[in-house]
Amino acid sequence: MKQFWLMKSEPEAFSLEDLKAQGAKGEHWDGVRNYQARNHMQNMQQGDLVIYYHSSCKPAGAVGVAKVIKEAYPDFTAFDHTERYYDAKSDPENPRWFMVDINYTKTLKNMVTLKDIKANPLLSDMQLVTHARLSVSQMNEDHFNEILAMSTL
DNA sequence: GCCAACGTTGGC
DNA sequence: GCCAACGTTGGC
Repeated sequence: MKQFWLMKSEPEAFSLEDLKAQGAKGEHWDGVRNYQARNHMQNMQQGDLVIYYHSSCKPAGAVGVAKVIKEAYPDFTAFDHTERYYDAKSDPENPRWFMVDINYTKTLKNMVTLKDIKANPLLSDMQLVTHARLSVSQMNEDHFNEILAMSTL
């Protein structure tokens, strides 16, 4: 069964345009160091759709759609002490952190801001709203379709 | 840049 | 296993 997700990125670090520039090969989503977010990535399946969300910018909001093209595998940046997200507790024999690959699918016609999302009662139970700090969150198909509908208003 | 929310760590 | 201290996220 297809699942739907929302992934946050700071556009100054890696924007939807940056993902688009990667083309079909997409990008690996390294650096997630939160267990709940990791668990979501481990539950992702190839072909799942992702709302791409720009955070820590004005305004923050959903800007596009991406697709899961490779299921969870160890986040090798955790093993490299020169990396920002190095974690001495993640052992290559028993990795603690995982990542998936996603690629660009589309840009929303209009950004759907966090304000818009919070103002829509149909989206009030989205994990983005109930669990604001989580960088990888779940949503259902109705949430996904509602955001796409809002983006063309 | 501030600060509220909240996840993680470590001492006990 | 509790909880205080600390660090991080992310909206504004």
